[in-house]
Amino acid sequence: MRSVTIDDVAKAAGVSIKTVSRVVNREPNVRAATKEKVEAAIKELNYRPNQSARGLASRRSYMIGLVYDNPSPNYLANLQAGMIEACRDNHYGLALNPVTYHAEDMVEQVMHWARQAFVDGVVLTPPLTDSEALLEALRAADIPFVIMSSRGTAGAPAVLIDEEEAAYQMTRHLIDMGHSRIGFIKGHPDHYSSRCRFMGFEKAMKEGGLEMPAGYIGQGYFDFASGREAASQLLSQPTPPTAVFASNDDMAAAVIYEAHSRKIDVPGELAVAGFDDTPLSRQVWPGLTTVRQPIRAMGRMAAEALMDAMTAEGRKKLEEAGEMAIDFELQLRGSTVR
Amino acid sequence: MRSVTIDDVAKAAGVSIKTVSRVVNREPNVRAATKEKVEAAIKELNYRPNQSARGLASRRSYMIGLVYDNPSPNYLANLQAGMIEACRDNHYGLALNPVTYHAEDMVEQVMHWARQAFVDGVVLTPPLTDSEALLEALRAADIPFVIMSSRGTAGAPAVLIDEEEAAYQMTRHLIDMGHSRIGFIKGHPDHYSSRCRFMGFEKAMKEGGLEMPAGYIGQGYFDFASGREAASQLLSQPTPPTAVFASNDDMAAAVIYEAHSRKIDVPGELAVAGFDDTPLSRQVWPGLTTVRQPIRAMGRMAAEALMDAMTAEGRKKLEEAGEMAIDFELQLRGSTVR
DNA sequence: TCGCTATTTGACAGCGCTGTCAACCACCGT
DNA sequence: ACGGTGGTTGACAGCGCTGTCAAATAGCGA
Repeated sequence: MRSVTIDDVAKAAGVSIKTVSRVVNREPNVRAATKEKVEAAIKELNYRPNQSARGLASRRSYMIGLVYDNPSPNYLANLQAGMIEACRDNHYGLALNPVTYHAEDMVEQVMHWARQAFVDGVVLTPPLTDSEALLEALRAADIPFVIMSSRGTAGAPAVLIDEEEAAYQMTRHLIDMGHSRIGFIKGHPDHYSSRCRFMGFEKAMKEGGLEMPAGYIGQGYFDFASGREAASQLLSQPTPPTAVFASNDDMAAAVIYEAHSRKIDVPGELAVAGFDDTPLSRQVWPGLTTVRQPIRAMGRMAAEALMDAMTAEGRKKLEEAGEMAIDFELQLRGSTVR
Repeated sequence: MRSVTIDDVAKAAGVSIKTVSRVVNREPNVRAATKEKVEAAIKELNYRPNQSARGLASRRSYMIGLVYDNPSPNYLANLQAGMIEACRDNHYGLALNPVTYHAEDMVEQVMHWARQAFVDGVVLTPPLTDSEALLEALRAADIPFVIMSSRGTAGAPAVLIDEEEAAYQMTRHLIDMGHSRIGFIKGHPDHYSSRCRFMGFEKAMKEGGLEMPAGYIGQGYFDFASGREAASQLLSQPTPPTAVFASNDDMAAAVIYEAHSRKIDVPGELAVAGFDDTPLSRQVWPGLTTVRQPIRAMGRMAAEALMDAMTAEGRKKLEEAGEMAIDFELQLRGSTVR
């Protein structure tokens, strides 16, 4: 019942434990044939290195951390899934740290956790990505990090999609569908994303020579309830918009909800567009036109970037890395297209 | 720049490292005076035990694990949140292990992960809770576990709500609303929950002397797509039901979706009920009548039960513990009540 | 063929901590 | 005063792995 150790693998492969260690850690200077032998033995025995032992010997924890503040369950689940995929490939573990962005001692909390969990790197989600104090503390503690955000903070490697461009394209889509009275529901002001998405909207509207009356611009907070309020405001205008672009799917679903309850036909009388392509966008009727963000792939990329940064050159590369952009995709569904 | 070790503390306190270890781990049989000296030194030097070293030497990780197979993001997020709350209180970490229930080597995978991550205990979510092989392997490996499930497996401590009773009450609610042609959409057959929910439905229907024609019973898999198919089947009956009780919210939302697309008024012509009280149930129109499960509290309870089991008596208590039931609550919304 | 360098491999000493076990001590009853 | 008893302390051997450095081997030109 004893678990498989590096010695077992070494014996099985007919090499020294050090060579096994090299293969596991992807160190250079291992002959291809040797590497294959070792990998076969690892697979055969289903060997998994003991993290505690690795951590002790190498003074690393082989853990990366994910710090977040109350994201949508869907975002969290996908991000985690992507990160775990990457972690598995690299024999790393994932440590979670939910925090409160607005807490007085948020930075302290995170740093304390990072020290105790000994994480080798950290992924930050919005809006934590916008806390300059936190980024500074991580830099000071020499803990590599990647932010999941459009924030163009210098020196902060970021995995992102071009949110402004996506919002621009979505707005273009609405304009192309013949709409000229287009409303917009902004996202949470703590999130830089909200600004990006609004800027993309603005750009397309200006380019199309369309007006953006104040009554057509609602303030939301990325949740359903605030979306309903904003939608209610927009739809109560003397001349209501014929299309509403909400900064995320929850709020867009809220627009549809409001429309239903007012017997307004979607998309006949009101087209609705969202952002994120959450499952919800497929579960409301009609299906929601939205922007697909490959969150899972982004999580994977962020985790990989961190783990690559464990070597000296990798570390340098991460520091120099700017934005790592992934493609988004417009998903056109029944809420804008009959 | 070297960090403070147990040796430093021992030297400062004028005792052996073993005594420091005793104090840190709250072991008995340390004289009060000695303990104070050591504690003073710990504070003075700001000593924090190295988790890797502790883990390696003690073959414990101060981590509990969560094993799951593709649950709904909402379930996962809430369960995690509850478990993390409990972990924080006890200076434990949470390790995640997504697996594939149907994978040939699922049990092996979990066991290797458990050994590698050294988790001190494991929480299992459905349908993994129903794998007798997995439970047996965990018992054999002497790893304490708690299942999140109605499964009445002897010897498996479970955190749960009385799902059969909940389904019974929900069906009663539909009957009380005057419905007699009530359809049901079953959940994924891999999940024991599905059976419980159906049994509750059946009980209420029999008690009310109502018929359950085969055409009114659809098979779903807990996801939206399968819910649509089942809904489509039910609504295509020559005499369709006037109410549908779906085994979870995603499928209930699918029923509403189908109703909308067929211009069937909800709840006027068709009442719909779900199960779980996910955010989705509040985000479709009309709001979904459903059963609220306090997942977060359940996660917290499961994690606490595991960490309590780290002591000898606690372990015994866990082994003897049967079901730990938490109250559910019917949430009546617009999909059944005008 | 030999000698040289570059690549590949292995022996071994810890990393910081806990478990084991033996030594030590104080205090009891006789 | 003595041995017995149980609480208290410390010496030491690993836990499974990586870093260091030396040894072995391969590759190549002359």
